[in-house]
Amino acid sequence: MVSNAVSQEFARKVSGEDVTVAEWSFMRILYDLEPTPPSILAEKMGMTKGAISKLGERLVAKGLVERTESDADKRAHSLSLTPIGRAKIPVLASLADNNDAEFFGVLTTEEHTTLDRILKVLAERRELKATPVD
Amino acid sequence: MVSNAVSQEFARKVSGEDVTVAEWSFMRILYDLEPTPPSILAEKMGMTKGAISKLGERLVAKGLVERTESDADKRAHSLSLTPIGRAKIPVLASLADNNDAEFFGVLTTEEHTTLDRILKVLAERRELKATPVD
DNA sequence: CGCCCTTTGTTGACTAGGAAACTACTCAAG
DNA sequence: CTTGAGTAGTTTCCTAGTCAACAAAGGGCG
Repeated sequence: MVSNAVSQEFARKVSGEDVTVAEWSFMRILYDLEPTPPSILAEKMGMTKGAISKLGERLVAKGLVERTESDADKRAHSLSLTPIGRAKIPVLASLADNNDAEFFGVLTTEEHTTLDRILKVLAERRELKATPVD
Repeated sequence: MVSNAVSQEFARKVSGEDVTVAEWSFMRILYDLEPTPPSILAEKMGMTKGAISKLGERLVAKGLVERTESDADKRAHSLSLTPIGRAKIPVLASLADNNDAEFFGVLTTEEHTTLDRILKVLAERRELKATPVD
């Protein structure tokens, strides 16, 4: 319930910037790891390569991401943010931060810290890796 | 990440019973609140009435849910579990319990309790109501 | 009563993602 | 070299949602 609510509220907020949560997640990964091939994105986002293929295409169409063919391997390419895409990162990041702040603001500092710690422990012990998409 | 992982793992488990997470959620609500009109289901599940209409139809087709037309209001009807549907509840519930136990088993009892408490506080203070569907 | 506004549920067009078949390419072994 | 196994992405078909238009029924009010 909590996770869905946070995510839905965030989706509502970013839709004002004409971006979906999956698109944000995609761009956020590129921001740290640019340029990167679709296969890595798929792994990091816990999505299939088919989905990434389409998602990437949508972002290229929006002019937020660009595609560079690989010289060494003619099957492959890599993806990076365009200047426009890159410029959107801080805006979207602040929406994400506000969303979290608003959502978890009803907790005391101590509760907030504890929640954070336990979830991190869980993720670590279960070796979770995928960035959420919805 | 944690929420997605729990949910995906549960989806995998219930798919062995030919049931989706949304269907389980639907049936679980009916189990407590039977018979009930689609509108209430939609609200409780945080889904649109359109989605509930289709989801209900699938469950009726599977013979897990049955539909009773209302006498008083000829637009309305209500939904309940069939005996077969009802019989599936304990099976699915134990899958859900096992899933949780397995997932949160890496936590100490104290961590588990604390996590539970904080999430409940969050849900309560934010007045969340929708049962998660994915 | 008759009219209009609201409410219940259904439907159709659309979207996003998964699964698996497919294309094009790479690379190592013979 | 050639060939065959494996790999990178794409595409097609399918499922399960949303959204908005809709039909049918209810209900208040003149």
